[in-house]
Amino acid sequence: MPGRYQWQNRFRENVCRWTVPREVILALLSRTTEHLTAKDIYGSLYSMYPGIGLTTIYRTLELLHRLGLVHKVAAGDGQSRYALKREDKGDHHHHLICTKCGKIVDYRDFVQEELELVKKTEEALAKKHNFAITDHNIEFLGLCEKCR
Amino acid sequence: MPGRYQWQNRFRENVCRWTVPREVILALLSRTTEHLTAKDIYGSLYSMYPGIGLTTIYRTLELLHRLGLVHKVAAGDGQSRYALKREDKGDHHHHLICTKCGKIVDYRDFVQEELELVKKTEEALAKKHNFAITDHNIEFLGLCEKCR
DNA sequence: ATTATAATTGAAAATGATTATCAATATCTA
DNA sequence: TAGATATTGATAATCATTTTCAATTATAAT
Repeated sequence: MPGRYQWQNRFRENVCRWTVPREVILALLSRTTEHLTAKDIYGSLYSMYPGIGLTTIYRTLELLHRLGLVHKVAAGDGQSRYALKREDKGDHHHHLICTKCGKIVDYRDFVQEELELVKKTEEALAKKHNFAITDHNIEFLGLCEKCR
Repeated sequence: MPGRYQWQNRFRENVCRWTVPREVILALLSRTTEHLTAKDIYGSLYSMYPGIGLTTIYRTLELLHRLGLVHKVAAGDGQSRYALKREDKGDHHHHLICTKCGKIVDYRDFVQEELELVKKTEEALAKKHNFAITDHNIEFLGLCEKCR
C-alpha cells in the first residue's frame, strides 16, 4: 500500500491516531483516481467493513482534508467529492465536472500553462484585494460522455 | 430599474409569468455586486416584503439560473450564492472565495488572458474527453481581508 | 502483558440547505 | 370579466452533514 508510512507519520505529527477506519479509507482512495463522495466510500467499504459508520467517513474525510492529504471538490450538486492528493509526482490537475451526474474527470493538458497564469494572477490579486490565497480551482462544467 | 423589460421578455419567451416576487428578487440582485445566498435575499427583502417565502426565493433563484440570468456559485460551505449576470457589457469575471466566511470577491484583472487560455483548453478537452462543455470556473481560495 | 488515558468510533439525534406537496392566490389571455 | 393555469407560501419531507454521548480502540507507560 503506497504511502502508508508517510500517512502514519503525518498522523502522528498531528496528534492523530492511526486507526483501522482511517487506514481503510486511505487505502480505498489510493486505489482509484475517481473523486468519491462520502456515500460512495461508505458503500464501497460496506462489504468488507460493515461496521464503519457513515459519520466516521465524514469525520475522516474532513481530517484528511485538514491534513492536506485529499482534494475536496464541491461539484455543485450539494455533495462533496474527495480524491487522494498525489503531489509526490508533482501531479497537479484540474477538473471537468458533469452538471448532470456530478462525475469529475481530471485533466493535465495545459496544466503547466494554467499554473503559469495562476501564479501571475495570484500574486497580483493577493495584493490588490488584500486576500491571503491558499488554493485555486480551474474547472469546466458540462455533460460527460455518458450524459450528453 | 435596469433590464426590466429584457427580463420580462425573457420570462415570456420561456412561458414564465412576470410576478412581484420575481421582480423584487431581480431588482435586489441588480442593486448589488455581492453574491448572495437565498437566506441573504430573504432577509434583505423581509422588511419590505415579509410575505415572500423562503421557498419562493429558492425556486426563483433556480429559475433565474435556468434562464441564464444569474451566476450560481457553490463557495464550498454547503450554500449556493447568486449574482446577476451582467454580460450586457461583456462583463466576465472570476472569483476570490473566502474559505472562512464564504464571501465571494469578483475580479477582472487577467480575465482576458484567462479567457484566451480557457478557449484553447476548452476545445482540446471537449474533443479529448468527449465532454460537452457549457461553462467554466476559475477561482482562488483563501482568506479575505476581514478573516485573515 | 497490563493498565490507564485519551482519542476515536458508531448510532441516534439534530441541524441546515433545499425540495415536494397542495390549497390558495395571482397573472394573463380571450 | 371570466377562466385557465402558473405561481405562491406554509408545511412537511429529503438529504448531506454535524453533534452528542456512551462504548471502544490505540498507544504510551510500566
